[in-house]
Amino acid sequence: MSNNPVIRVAVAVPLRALFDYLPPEGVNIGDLKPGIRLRVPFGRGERIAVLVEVVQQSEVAPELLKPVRQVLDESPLLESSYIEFLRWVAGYYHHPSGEVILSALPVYLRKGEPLVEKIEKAWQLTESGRALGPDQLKRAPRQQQIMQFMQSQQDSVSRQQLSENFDNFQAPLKVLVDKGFLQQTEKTKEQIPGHSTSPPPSLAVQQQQAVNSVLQQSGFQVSLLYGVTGSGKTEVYVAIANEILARGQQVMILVPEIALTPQLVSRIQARVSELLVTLHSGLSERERAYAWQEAVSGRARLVIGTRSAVFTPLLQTGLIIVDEEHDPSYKQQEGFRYSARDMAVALGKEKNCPVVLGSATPSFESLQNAYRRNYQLLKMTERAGNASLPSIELIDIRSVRLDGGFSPVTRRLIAEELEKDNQVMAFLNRRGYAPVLTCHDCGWVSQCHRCDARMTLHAGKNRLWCHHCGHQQPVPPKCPECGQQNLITLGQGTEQIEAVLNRYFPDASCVRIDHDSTRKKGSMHEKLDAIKEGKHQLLVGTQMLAKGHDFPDVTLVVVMDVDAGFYGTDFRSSERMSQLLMQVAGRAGRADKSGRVVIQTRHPDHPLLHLLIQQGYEAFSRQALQEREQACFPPYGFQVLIRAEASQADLPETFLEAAHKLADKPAKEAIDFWGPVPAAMQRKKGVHRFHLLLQTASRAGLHDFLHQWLPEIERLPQAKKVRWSIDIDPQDFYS
DNA sequence: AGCACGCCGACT
DNA sequence: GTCGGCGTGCTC
Repeated sequence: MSNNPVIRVAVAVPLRALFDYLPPEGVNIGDLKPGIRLRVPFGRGERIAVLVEVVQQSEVAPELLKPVRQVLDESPLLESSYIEFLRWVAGYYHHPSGEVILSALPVYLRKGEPLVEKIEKAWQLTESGRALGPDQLKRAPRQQQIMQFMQSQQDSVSRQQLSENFDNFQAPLKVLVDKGFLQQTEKTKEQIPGHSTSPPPSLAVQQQQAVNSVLQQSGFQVSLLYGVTGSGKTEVYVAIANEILARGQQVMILVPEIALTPQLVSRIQARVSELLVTLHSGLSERERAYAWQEAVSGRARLVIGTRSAVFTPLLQTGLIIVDEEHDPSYKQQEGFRYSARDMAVALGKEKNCPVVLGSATPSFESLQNAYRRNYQLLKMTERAGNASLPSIELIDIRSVRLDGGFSPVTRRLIAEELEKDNQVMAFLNRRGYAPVLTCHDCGWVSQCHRCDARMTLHAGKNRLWCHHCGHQQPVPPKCPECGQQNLITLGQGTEQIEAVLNRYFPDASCVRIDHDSTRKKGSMHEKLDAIKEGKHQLLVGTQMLAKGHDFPDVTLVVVMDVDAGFYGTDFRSSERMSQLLMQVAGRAGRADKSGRVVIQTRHPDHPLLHLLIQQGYEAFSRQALQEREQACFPPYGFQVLIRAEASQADLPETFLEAAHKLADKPAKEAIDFWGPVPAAMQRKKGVHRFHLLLQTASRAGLHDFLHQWLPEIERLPQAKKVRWSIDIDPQDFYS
C-alpha cells in the first residue's frame, strides 16, 4: 500500500488489470494527463502504455512500483471520458482493458512512434542538384527535364506531382538520386476535400421521410434504415451526413469491407464538400495513423472505415452510420471479439448522437429492436426508376436427375434467357471443382489429415485443398487406399458449374467470380467491367458476386443449392442464407428488364422458405423471430461462448468441465449451460476444439456472474494447458 | 502476449 | 560436454 499518488496505466497484455507506476524523475505528477502515452518498464522489458488515471494511492506495495521511463505525448490522444467508454467496452466483452484501450490507437502509435506529421514520399534537390546548369545532362533528356522541373519548384516534389508531369519517371528519378542530384524526403500529404459538384439529387418521398425522421430527433436515437436493394440508402446517408456536418459535427460511417465498397466511398466523396478520410486495411501503418490523427483532431469531418474504425475517438461525434449492418464482418472473430455494430450503438448513446443502421436485410437482432420500438424503423420499399423486385420461384429437385448440379428445368430456363440475349447468373457458395473426391471401389474420401473436413478438388490447379487449414496436395492419380483408378467427385463447386455451363452452352461466354478466379489484383474489376460491357452471358460465382455489384442485364439468377445454407447447423443459418438470397436476388433486373430468381431445393415445402419467397424478408423475420423466442435464442436470450482448444484431444473438454463445475449454484439456476460439446468442426489444423455455451434471459445477471466466474476459470490448473477464449454475443459457432 | 528461467535429448 | 526443446511463472 502506497500513500503517494501514482499513475495508473493500460498496457496491451492479456491481463485483467491496470498497472501502477511512479512518475518519471523530475516530473510533477499533476502535469501528467490521462490519455498520453508513456514508455514504461514492464517485466523484463519495456512497453508502451496509456495513462488512464492518477490515483491517490496504490494497492501495490510501494517498493514494487517502478517509475515511468519516458513521457511520449504532451497532450492526450484519448479523452478521459473516452477511456472510460473503452473500460466499459472491456467490461462488456470481459476482455482485458489494457488491450481494449490500446486498440483505440492505430498500431503505429501503439508502438510508441511519434505523431505522424509528414506522410508522402517526396524528392528535393541536393546542393549539387541546385548547382546543376541547364545544359548539363544533355545526353539524358528525361533526366534533364526532371531536373529542370525540380529546379522550377519551390518545395519538394511528391510522387503525385511527378506523375502528373511525367510518364515513367521512376527510372530516371532513381538515376538522379544515385547521381546525388536529388534526395528522398517527405512532405505533408495534401488532403483532398470531398468534391461535391452537382447539386444534391432530389430524393424520393420515402428517402426524404427517412432523412427527416433521423434529423427530427435530437440526441441519441437508433434508426434502422430498412431499404430494399436499389432504394437508395446511400443518398439517405449523404443527406443526413451533410446536415450533421453543416451543424459543425463529425460523421462516422462504418462499412463491411472497403475493398468491396469502393463505389460507396466515391459516391459519398462526390456529395460531401468537407475533408474525408478512410480507415481500412489497405493503408500502411503510417497512413492509417495519419488518417486517424486527422479524424481525432477534427480536421477530417467525415470518417469512413471498417470494423475497427468504430474505436476512432472523433473530436465531435455527431452521427454514426453502419452500412450493411447485418454483415458478419462487423464481428471480430478472434482476440477482442467485439461487434462494431453494437459498439456503434453504445457509442451513439455515450455521445448522445443519432445512429443509423442500414440494410436491405437487417439482422434479426436489429429488426426485433425495431419491432419493439427500441429503434426507429425507417422502411424504403421502392426501387429507383420504378424497377420491380425480381420474382423468386423454387425448383423441386427431389427425384430429379441433376446433371452437373442443374435440373432439366433450370437448364431450359437458362437456354431461354440466353436466346433473348440476356445475362444469367448461377450462384453457389462453394468454390473449387467438387467438395469431395472419393474412391468408387473402396470408399476412400479426400479427408484432411489435420481437420474434420474433406479436401476440395481444385481442377484448375489439379490439387486437393483443405479450405479450413489451407493444406494442399496433388490429386492422387489412383486411390491411395486400394490403388484402383476409380476416383470420382461428389457435389459441385463453382469451377465445375463453369465447366458444365461451358459444355451446355458452348456459344455463350462464361465468367467465374470467386476467391480463386480473382486472386490477382485488379482481376475482379476487369471481370466486373467485362460483365457490364456484355462480354459474358453466363456468370458463375460465390457470395462475392452477391455483394455490392449490380448487374443490370442479368435477368435470371439461379441459386444452385439453398439447402445446405438454409438448414445448417446453427440457429442463425436460415437468417444468413435468407440475407444472401435477398442480396443475390437484388442483383437481378432493373428498370427496363424484370428479373427472375430460381432456387433449386430438395425441401420445396419448407414453411420458412415459402414465407421468405412469397411474403418477403420481413414476414420471414417475424416468423423466424417467433421460433427464436420459443427457444430463448438471441435476441430473446443472451449467449456467451467459451471456446477451448488444444492439440491434446482430452484437454479442452476436461478444462470446460472443470470450468462448468466452478459455477456456483445460484448461477446454475439462472443460466443454462450447454456442454462442453465438441465444436462443429471438432478438429481443425490438428487442434481439438470444444465449446461451452451459456444462455440466459437476463444480461445483467449474466455479466455479474461472468465477472466473478472468469477470474476463477483463469486460476484453474487446466486453463494453462489449453487456449481458451470468451465470446460475448457469439455470431459464428463454426469457426 | 512476451520473456526468461529451468530441466532433459542430439549435436559441433 | 553444450544448443535448444517448450513447460510454467511473472509482469505495477
